[in-house]
Amino acid sequence: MTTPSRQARRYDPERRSRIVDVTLEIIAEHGVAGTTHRRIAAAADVPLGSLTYHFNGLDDLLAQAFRRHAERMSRNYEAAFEGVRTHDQFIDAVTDLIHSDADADPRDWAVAYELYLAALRDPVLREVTDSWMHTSRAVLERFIDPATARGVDALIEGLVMHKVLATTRGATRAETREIIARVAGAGPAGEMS
Amino acid sequence: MTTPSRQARRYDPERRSRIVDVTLEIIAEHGVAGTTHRRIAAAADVPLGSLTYHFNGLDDLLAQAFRRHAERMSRNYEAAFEGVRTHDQFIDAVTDLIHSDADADPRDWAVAYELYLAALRDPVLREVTDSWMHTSRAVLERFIDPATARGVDALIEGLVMHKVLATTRGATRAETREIIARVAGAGPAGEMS
Amino acid sequence: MTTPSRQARRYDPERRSRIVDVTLEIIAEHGVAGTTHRRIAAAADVPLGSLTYHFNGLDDLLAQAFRRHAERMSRNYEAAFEGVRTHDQFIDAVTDLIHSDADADPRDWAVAYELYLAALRDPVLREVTDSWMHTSRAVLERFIDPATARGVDALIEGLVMHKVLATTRGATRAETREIIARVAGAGPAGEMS
Amino acid sequence: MTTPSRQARRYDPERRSRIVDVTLEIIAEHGVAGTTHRRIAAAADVPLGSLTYHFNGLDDLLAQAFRRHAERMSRNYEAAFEGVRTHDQFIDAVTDLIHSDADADPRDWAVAYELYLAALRDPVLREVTDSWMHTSRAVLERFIDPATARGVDALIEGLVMHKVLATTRGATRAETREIIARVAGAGPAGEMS
DNA sequence: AATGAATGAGTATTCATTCAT
DNA sequence: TATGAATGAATACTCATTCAT
Repeated sequence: MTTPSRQARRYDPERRSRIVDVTLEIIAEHGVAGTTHRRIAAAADVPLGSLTYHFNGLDDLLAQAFRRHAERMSRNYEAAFEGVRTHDQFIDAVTDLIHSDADADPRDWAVAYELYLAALRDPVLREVTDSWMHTSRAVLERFIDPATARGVDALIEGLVMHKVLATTRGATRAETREIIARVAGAGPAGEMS
Repeated sequence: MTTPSRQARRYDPERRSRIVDVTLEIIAEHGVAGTTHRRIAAAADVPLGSLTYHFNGLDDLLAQAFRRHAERMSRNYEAAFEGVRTHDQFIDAVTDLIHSDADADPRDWAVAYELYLAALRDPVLREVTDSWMHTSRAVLERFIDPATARGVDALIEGLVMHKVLATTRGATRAETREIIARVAGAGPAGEMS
Repeated sequence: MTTPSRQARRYDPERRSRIVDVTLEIIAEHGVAGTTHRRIAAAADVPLGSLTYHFNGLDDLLAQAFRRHAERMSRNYEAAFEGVRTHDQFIDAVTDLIHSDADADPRDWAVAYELYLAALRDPVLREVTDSWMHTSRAVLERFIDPATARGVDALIEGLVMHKVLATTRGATRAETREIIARVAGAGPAGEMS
Repeated sequence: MTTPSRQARRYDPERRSRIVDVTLEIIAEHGVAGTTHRRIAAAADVPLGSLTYHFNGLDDLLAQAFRRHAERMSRNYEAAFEGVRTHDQFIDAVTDLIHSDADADPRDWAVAYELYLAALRDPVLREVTDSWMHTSRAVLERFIDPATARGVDALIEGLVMHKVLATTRGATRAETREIIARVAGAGPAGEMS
């Protein structure tokens, strides 16, 4: 006696959250500029009015989506360095970060660049990027000194950006590792905390 | 005693070129997403119809603007390394590139990031970024080996991006120089060609 | 004591349908080429955005309008032959169809010709004309054989077109009847089903 | 020493006439609604300003094109009945007119329908259609009485229109001939002038 | 609480025509 | 005489947001 695809949604406690996720997908596919209420509503299979009901306009929705994205990126970053003990392992972890071929990866980085650019003009998003940069820096500083961390962080950023943009074959894993190793330096003699 | 803003316009041979320049300014200020015919026309003090008369739509205009921007960036890049003879001078030149405080600089880099992002979704712009990356790489390879050049290029990209985005004080010139020096290596013993 | 033209509009369940009707009026008056969103919106006393909200662009709206028109024409056609029993009555019915002086009539035919022309270049509209022609043919075939029906159909088309276009006095009713009678033939001896 | 494709056109006495012909081609291909200065200029390989130099705006150009078209149609009509002596030959000639499969034919009729429709709203074009109808009527009246001529004329119009529009197989030549013969009647007993 | 119809400001683009050269 | 750069009004269409239901 139920009409599933119409009635069932009436109680949909995850809707808000799902909309945020769908928004990230739309940003990845169409960019911020191509992210519209209509597209999100269609992709989330949600009525148009639902978006302005749950969110304070598109900017709010974008901000929440970017915030969630930054949190995920941070968790990934943390995870990438989990279990790292030696300086060599650290170099490997950084190299993996760049050469990971997880499928979702280029999409994720594309969203990150969308965020960077949007943050240039929106102070609210600036908080998100600040927080994200703080996190990544903090993670790196568990292994290297702050100044070096800044360099490694920038290097990661630049290498990934070139990788995402590259039409031609990029650097090999070994080449990437060598460059990272140079910036990261010889590392402390013994074990790392 | 001329009538500048109305009559004189009828003969305006530089208009096409001026429109391209104005477009770059608009991109810098409002981003690609905020770059509209109307805004460009207003900023260039030109009627709306003039834009589609001279250009094949907004995409064409954007592409031409980005192309011009990339050419300018390339010339700047070249100029930055003019007269560089020693490895130390090379490191200094790279450091200058990042720490230059020319006023137009942050705007120029913002435009570059807009270009990168737009290129992710537009093959035409991809040619522009490809060509720009090829140039910068070639310049660096006059001083360091290709693999290292790739690293230095990425490092520049990442450092500048962080500098443009940073809300807090960034690295000092000395810190930046140190990082670059590590990636660039010790350099050849003697003079460079 | 209601505020008709501003507040009451917010609830307007017939709007979609009214827009289609208004579109037909605009086509009749200005032709397809002169049928613009603005004119339709003004005539229907509806905001511009309402048109693209309810219809998938102007083409969609035109197609729906033409479809409705064809359905009406079909019903008229059917009605014109209702109660026809003898071959003579049939001839009379056809003659009436052409010489009817209902006020809306020339407008209706003008719309039909607009449809024909538009169908020459648009396959979607082609379906509408196909269906309309099928209907009119089927009605005629209730009284005459298929080949003759084709002739009578064409004759009606041509006579009406000339009538609509004529600046000078056209044929008299009697003349028209005579011509139709010739094409339709003597007809069966007895009553018709 | 000549620069053919640029300089040679400087003296181009046929240009005016060529523009009119090209306009007819554009009408055939894109309809009156799609006939623009720009398209005509491009197709005629003529500068844009040349059109408003030679013609009093687009309406004037369209009118001249339609006038030329009507004249050609008239000449064709005349030619189709040249040498017709007997009533049977007359019927054949009419049938040929409809079933001719000259390649340019559907285009020509499409232009004719464009003209009809445009004439509904433009008195200037009305003169052109009037004159054309007068001519065709006059030609037919050389063989049949005026009332019959009106019928045959309308029948031709209707049959051709259906043929041009038809997506399905139309009538065979024999069927068409039979219908025409009925309208045209038995014809006079002896030879025709 | 939730929706979808409604709106008006804004978008890119086309185009007949004008006019300085 | 002939042109092509220039213009501004008009076009279709998109979209964030509002609001009656």
